[in-house]
Amino acid sequence: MPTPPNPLRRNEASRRSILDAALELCAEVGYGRLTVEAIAARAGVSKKTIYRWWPSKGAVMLDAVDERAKAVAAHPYTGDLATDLRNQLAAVVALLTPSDRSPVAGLIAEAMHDDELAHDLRERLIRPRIDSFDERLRQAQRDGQFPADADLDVALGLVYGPIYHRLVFHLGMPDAAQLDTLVTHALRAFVTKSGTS
Amino acid sequence: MPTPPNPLRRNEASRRSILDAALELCAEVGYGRLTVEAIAARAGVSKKTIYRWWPSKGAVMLDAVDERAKAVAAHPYTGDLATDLRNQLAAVVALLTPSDRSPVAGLIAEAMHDDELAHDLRERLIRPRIDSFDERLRQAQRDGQFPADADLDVALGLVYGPIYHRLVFHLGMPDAAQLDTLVTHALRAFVTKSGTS
Amino acid sequence: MPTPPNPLRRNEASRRSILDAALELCAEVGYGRLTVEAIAARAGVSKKTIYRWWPSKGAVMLDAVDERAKAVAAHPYTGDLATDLRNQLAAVVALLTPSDRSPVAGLIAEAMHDDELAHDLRERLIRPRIDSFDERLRQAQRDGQFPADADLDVALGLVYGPIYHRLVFHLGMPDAAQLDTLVTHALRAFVTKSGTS
Amino acid sequence: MPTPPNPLRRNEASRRSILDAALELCAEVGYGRLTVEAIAARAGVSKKTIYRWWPSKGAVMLDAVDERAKAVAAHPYTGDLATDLRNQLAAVVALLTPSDRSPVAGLIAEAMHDDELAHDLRERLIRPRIDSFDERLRQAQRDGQFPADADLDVALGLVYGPIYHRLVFHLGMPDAAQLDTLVTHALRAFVTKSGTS
DNA sequence: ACTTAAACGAGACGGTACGTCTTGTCTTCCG
DNA sequence: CGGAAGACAAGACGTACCGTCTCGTTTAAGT
Repeated sequence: MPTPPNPLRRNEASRRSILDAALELCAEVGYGRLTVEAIAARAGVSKKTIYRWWPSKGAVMLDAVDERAKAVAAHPYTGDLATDLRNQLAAVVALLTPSDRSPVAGLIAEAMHDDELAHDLRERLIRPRIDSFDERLRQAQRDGQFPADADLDVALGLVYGPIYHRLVFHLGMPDAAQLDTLVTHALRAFVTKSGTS
Repeated sequence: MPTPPNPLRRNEASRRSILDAALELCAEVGYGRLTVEAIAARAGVSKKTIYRWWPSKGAVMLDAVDERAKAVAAHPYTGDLATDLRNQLAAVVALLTPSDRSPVAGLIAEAMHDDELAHDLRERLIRPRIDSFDERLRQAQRDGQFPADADLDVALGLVYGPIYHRLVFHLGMPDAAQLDTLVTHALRAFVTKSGTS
Repeated sequence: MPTPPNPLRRNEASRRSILDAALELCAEVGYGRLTVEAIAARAGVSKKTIYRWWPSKGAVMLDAVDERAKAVAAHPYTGDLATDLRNQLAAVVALLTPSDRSPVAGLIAEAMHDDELAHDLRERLIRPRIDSFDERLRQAQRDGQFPADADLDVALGLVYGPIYHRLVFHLGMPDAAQLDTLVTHALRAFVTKSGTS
Repeated sequence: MPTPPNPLRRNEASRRSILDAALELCAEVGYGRLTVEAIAARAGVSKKTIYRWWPSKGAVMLDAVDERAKAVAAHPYTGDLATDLRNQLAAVVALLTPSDRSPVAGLIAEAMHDDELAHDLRERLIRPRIDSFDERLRQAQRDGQFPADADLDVALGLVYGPIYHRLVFHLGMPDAAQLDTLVTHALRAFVTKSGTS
């Protein structure tokens, strides 16, 4: 991503301790009070080293979060559309909980006035989840469980939108039952008069 | 809300020029680059005067935006539920456009790591719009156009959620046609097998 | 002194509580940390009332100190020049002790970059003491105990100068024995070869 | 003296421009109206850099004045005690002229309510002059020109005291003739009945 | 006693400077 | 020669006082 200097010479130990320090500090003081100075101090690294490889604290956090998120196992395929979507949604909700202290929530807030960060955040952290979502829905279309002519972007907004709505106004993340209700309603928005297809 | 000191002696001219300066500067440099220092300078006011009446730049902007938002006329009642909801939604979308430079988008981002601001933002700017939404839906329930047992919070999430989803990821605000699609789908989520009621 | 407004309507109670508050606060926090705000608050008086009657905190303190100083009894005439000078000097030393917290030391410091205050300080607080000194020396000249052609300004400098020298460099005020030595030496500076003239 | 951080990494160019700016500004507006803010601006330096190396504007001025004072050549030894003392005294008087605008006079005033500054001022600026004075007097004692049992502190007070007395009350610094009179009288205070020794 | 002009308390106001903080760049020294 | 250590310029932060300026409310002089 940023990495202008020769990535071959990069010191992996520094990179690790920076990402770890960033996550630790974010958990301790929250994304808003996090500073590059503090990350450097905690990581035992000079600020220069951070700025050499990342353009901002947001970029650091994005790398840190991305790495953790990748480590999480893929969602199983159960065959039931609502169940699978709910599982995907639950994973996103977990990323955003607790909404204060969550690095991802902090990144989202920062991305709102940082176009570049917004782009990176979308492409690296969000895109894979959107892709999973789209893929599962397309499978459902092939299986005749979902209207073939449905607009997947609209579906995405209906399923994930309420999560961000709640996040933005500190309304708390939904529990399992609420996720169920949410997915059920969202899918029903695509029901046709004559059945599910 | 904020106003700790004696509000009777407050200088209305100062208050006005502060709110105006805040909105002007936000439009010029964006919420993120806005500073209390600059607001004071532009308004011809001492910083102390700002801090006397507001705890942060967010609180200032909230007052400024709130005042403007109040000045906007109420939405007409057309009798058609989808049309009325779409009009309400369009008004909210207008508040968030353009998403950079929009004071409201800036407030939302800041509220994500400022509990007090989040509370004020919700209660003063968002609550009236939720109330309108709920009221219109209850009217629809009385008219038999909407299921009497529907959960209005879920409905709120389905209608407004997608807007915040788009806002958060810099996806651009929906145009009229997209709003139409959105409201149509959201309402259809509450259709029962045997009709609309 | 300052008093531009009608002195007849002046509120004596306010004046008293301002001067008292000034002395109290000076004793508590020292002249340097003393503020007009604090004096007004302590005295239960508005800042305007202070600025109506005095041009600066220095002027207030000068009034306060002057009033106290006037209340002190005059020095007795013993007939012995050295003894009388030492008594006068001891009174001045008392005014300057302790050198921090002493309002007079604070006034002296402030007077060093405030010409008007320096003038008032000299005329009201210092002049009477110089006059006593001069008067006593002239009496000694008439009595033949001091050379008739001696320059009294030089004598003043020799007697009082060392006090200010010590004050300025935080060297502590002299005790009785040191005062004695001081006066003895200073007077001896005017001894002629052939005796005391 | 002050210098808490690692002095090895200190930027000499910054140090120089700060001290120069301080002296310039003091000459222009006077010590009382001098601000750290203005020094930083004039020196093209951030305020942080000043506060990193000095605790107050007084400490900055002391360094600036000290450096200049060191550059002045030592006083010649003429063999005549009165002449040598008068020369030393004249150098001090020059430091304090003009009494407004003089950085040293400002430092003295500030030192009166700042113990730490008073200490540094005494040790760095005053002490060398006291040492010269004492040394010259001890030489005179060895030469039999000054009583062997005289108290040098008392002598110091008699010679230098009148200078501070005049400084404090805005009486103007003495000219050459007055310095002569002053030293003559001060030395005569140590004359014994039977001669100069 | 009645009026009326002032002095008063309270405290908001425009300013100025404070001393601290963080950012992102630049420099120095050590291994 | 790379990196930690950290100094640096820039500039906003939120606070403290300054001295000025309304506000109503006493309060005491001169009717």
